[in-house]
Amino acid sequence: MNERYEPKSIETKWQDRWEQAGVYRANRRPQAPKKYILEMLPYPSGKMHMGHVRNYLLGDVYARFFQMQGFDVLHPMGWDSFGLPAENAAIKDGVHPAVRTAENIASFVKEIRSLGYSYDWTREISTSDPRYYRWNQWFFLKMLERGLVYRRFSKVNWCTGCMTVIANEQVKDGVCERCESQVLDKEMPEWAFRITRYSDALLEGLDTLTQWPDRITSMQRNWIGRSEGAEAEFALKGSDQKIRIFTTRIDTIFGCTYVVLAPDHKLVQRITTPDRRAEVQAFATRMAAMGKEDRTAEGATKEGAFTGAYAVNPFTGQDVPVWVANFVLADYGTGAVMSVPAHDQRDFEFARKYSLPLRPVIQPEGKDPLPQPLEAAFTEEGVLADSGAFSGKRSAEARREMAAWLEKEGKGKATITFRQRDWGFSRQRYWGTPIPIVYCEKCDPQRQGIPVPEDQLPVRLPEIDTQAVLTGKGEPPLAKVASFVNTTCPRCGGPARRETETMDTFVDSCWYFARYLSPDYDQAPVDPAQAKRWLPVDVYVGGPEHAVMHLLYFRFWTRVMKELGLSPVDEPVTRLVTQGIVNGPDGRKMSKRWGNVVAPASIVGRFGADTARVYVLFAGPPERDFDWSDEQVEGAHRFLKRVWVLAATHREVAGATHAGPYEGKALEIRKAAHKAVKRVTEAIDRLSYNTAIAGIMEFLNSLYAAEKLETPAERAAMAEAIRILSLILTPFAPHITEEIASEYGEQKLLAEAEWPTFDPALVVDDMLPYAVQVNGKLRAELKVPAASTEAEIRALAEADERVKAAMADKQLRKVVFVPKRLINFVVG
RNA sequence: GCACGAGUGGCGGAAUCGGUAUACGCAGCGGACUUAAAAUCCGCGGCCUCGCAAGAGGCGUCCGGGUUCAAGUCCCGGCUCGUGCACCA
Repeated sequence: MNERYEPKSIETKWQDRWEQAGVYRANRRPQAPKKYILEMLPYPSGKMHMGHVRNYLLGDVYARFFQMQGFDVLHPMGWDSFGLPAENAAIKDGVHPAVRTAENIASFVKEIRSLGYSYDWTREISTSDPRYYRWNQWFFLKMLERGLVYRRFSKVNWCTGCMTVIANEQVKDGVCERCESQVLDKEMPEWAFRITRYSDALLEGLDTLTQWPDRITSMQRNWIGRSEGAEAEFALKGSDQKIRIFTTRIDTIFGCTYVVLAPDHKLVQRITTPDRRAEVQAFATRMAAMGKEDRTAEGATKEGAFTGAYAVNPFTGQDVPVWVANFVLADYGTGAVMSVPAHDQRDFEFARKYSLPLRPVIQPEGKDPLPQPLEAAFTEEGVLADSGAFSGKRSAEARREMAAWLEKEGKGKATITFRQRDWGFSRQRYWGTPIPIVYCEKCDPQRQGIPVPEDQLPVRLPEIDTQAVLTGKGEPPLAKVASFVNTTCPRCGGPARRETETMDTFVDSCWYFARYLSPDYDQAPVDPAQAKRWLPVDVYVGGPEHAVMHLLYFRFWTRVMKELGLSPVDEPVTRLVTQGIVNGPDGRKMSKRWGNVVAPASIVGRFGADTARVYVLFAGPPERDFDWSDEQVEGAHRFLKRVWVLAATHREVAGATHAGPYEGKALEIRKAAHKAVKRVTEAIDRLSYNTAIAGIMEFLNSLYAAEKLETPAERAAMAEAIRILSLILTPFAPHITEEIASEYGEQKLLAEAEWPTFDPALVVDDMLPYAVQVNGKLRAELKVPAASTEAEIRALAEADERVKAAMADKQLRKVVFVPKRLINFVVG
């Protein structure tokens, strides 16, 4: 056996052997229980970065661990290959996105393989493959039938960088989540998924996701934004129109002194009186020009205009003026609010600015009444005052009764409002799934869209003259491709035009986890029998940045799949692991801009894949960010060298056996090995890979301490220890351990070997350390035989000089004895 | 503002159920090997005070309280950092 550890000469060899033997294919143990381990599929940019490496490692260790524990493991990989970067690159250099994507996948695969991940490559999928995206179109048609897809003409988020509409979830602080360009409001038709039909279900489902990080479930809860309240109608004076308002504080309605509409509310034009028209018009135009972000930013001054109209409070019958104001949003609730300046801070500020009246109707319970005049709104709950028949009731009770009253009078009702909006998924780009719709002027003059029949799927992306079509300007690229656009109407057979928009690529990632189960199945997106076998995903690993995008969308989709008989479960993933970021050595995000990028290939080239793996996993717990450290990489490499040298040094013990008994040094070696098995198994189980590796390091250190082996028992113990070391290190550093095992005469691949079990008798010590405390302070340490009784330990402890000194001239009040841990004398 | 997460040596981190705080690694220091260096191996290692030393005592997990024989861990209040949502009625 070579004295030196040379990863280069061994790693590719074992990668090839694993692949040839097909050891990572699923369905190899159909009788065994299953584990489905998945990492978020990557967008195939040309180069892999450390974030990818870490992401896939977190899943890989688990997959390998379960594989060795005898589970039937599914661990697939594929490509989220539609999307803007390839299209933008094409606009720049004229290379067709399909060509670019194929190149990128090829180089990404090479890198991914060099790290020795345990993927079942027979299930590889690519979302830009027509065999994949035809099922996006199939889902579209099924969802259209169910009313889950619809076409709407509305205000959309237009990203000025991506030149396309994007979803609410993709807008962050008024800019595009992907390219950070400004996002503008634009009125245009679009296709949308009625995800809001599932808002309640998605919210309730969060309670069942006990193995998801709180951070993610809480973000989703926030995003869905369920809010219980009531709607109430204010009749417009001198008109049969009504203003419907939404409020969570109907108990304050007797304090309503005016009503406010969003500047773009439909009623504004109709109700504004002629004398107010010019001002209201100017205000609305100015607000429309400002853009949503500036107009609604907190801290923006509240401003508005009086419409000249008056509305009637359904409870008091009083007239109140109707205003428009910047802080009311057209697309939340009903786009109209009742203003209660005494009990809402925004209304308070607005009323002060425009000298509108205040009317306090809630008094704090059991405290002094509110001061007159108010200096700020009193927004807490309390007891109703000056509220007709409801006076004297508490807020919560009043809300119930007032909502019931509204319903009885036909003037409103209790309702629930969600912050979440439907998911607009039309994109004005080329490199995505074509929407399977045609427009026929004869059959469909309203341009509602006629679905392409299922048997005509897929609607393929056409071949194009890349430079002529992908210009990054104007209308959707597909509109320029006459051979694509011009088609026949599926209803009348006459001339028709195809929809030229494509689907958001988040559609692709909504159900890919199901496609892996039967990637070639052609009757449906997934073979229901396979879905039953493999779903849900047991462990899903990815970045937390998808909390309210992908991770919300695919939960929605899974519910739809269940209704379509394709999924046995409501929730796609049992356990979610969100990995932290790998920053550069300077603590900043790795970026070309800072010149702090560490390329995975350079680490694999210098130290080997096993070092890269051990370093990344040892650097910290999975969820936490860490800064890259070259010194720590060398530490990881040093550890593997020590493993290698130990194995090489003791090569002659290979195959050594001993019938027993084991004692002295031989027994110590065996105990260290079995304790390591216990510790590492438990650590991997709870995903604490860094402490698992620490456990292996300690075990290795103890084997170094054993030095020269003299007896047959010692040699046999070392042979066992080195085999155990190889097995428990395999999920982390699979190449070096295969090489060591083969040098030691192992016939099978370790990748298929059984995970070791420990002998319970070997993990207990005969001597136990005890802490001796006096009043909770450590005064002495004892090593006592494990079988010692409390009385024996107490006697030993009391005999200790330091303990005696600490207890001198004090009264013993109590003795606390914790088996295997400590004895505490309480004195006073 | 609301929600969630985090704060432990010089650094990354460990402490699984309230039971000896700082495992393991990095950097550092000392020793062995070497003509020398690197590499490797062995050892030391929170802070303060006293002591030549062995050792002894005190303090110590962001801060302030509390519960407990015992708190990094539980409770209350606060600070700082990070993330998400945000004039959401």
